[in-house]
Amino acid sequence: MDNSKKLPEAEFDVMVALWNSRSYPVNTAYLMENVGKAKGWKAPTLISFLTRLEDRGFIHSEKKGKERYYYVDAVKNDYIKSVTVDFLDRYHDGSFVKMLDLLYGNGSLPNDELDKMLKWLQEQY
Amino acid sequence: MDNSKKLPEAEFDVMVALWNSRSYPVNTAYLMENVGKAKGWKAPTLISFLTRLEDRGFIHSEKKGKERYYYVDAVKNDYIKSVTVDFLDRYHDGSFVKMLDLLYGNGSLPNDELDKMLKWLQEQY
DNA sequence: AAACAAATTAGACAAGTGTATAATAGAAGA
DNA sequence: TCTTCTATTATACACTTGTCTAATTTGTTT
Repeated sequence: MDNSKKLPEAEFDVMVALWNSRSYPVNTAYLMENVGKAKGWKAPTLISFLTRLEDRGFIHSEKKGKERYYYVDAVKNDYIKSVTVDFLDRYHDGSFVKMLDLLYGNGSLPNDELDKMLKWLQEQY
Repeated sequence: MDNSKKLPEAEFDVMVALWNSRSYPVNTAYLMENVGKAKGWKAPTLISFLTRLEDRGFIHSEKKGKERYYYVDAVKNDYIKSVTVDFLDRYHDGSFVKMLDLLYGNGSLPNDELDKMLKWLQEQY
């Protein structure tokens, strides 16, 4: 499973819908409801993305009658983490603090986020 | 200037080289030295990216004799910031703490980063 | 002014991504 | 079982991105 490559946006959106499902497997109808509709996709468009996700090894599927059911193989947190590490490296020299400072450096971080962060930090020690 | 769209990786690499230059304008030779060479690009490859960056409004250029010189229009921090906000929204519900936790939630944050972050936070109050 | 060299421009092409139409296969009713 | 739906599959196509070869321009040497 080449879980290491970054997914195209549309495929990622499908993965999110899959990850968000509480029960497996899910069928195309479910995914049309939960992501395709909002995106304005026709069914074959969705299915294209699913096929590609299967080729990449992120999911697998199984046909039951005339419908196809999908199972998730990639772990959400693993994927997000890997994408995040890459992002941090590429855009912020791998430094969280640099990112923080660029984004909120001028005291513009909302107080509640600030508090949460402090709390989080204290828990780390 | 549609500074709002995310650049393709290669074009971003060229922008970085441009942003890192201390004096303007810079010519193609300079950029070959500072980014193209390491990437293994032929000169026309680099120039392609420059042309596209100009089309996007990130830079502009001017021909002097047989050479072309480039000027930066997009502001680095603005761009990085915008890309970062988008990233945070898309992958972490816009929450810094969520990102922090996913990345380093199990006490895996290096102590020096931890210190820096704490220091940063204290400065914010 | 011809020829040479250096740099740019024009144009092309493959791979990847977003998206759909037309064809086909399976289920269900008449 | 024949027709009719409905879902899937097979294809296709336009755009974007990465990359280059061939053609052209312009400055420099004879």
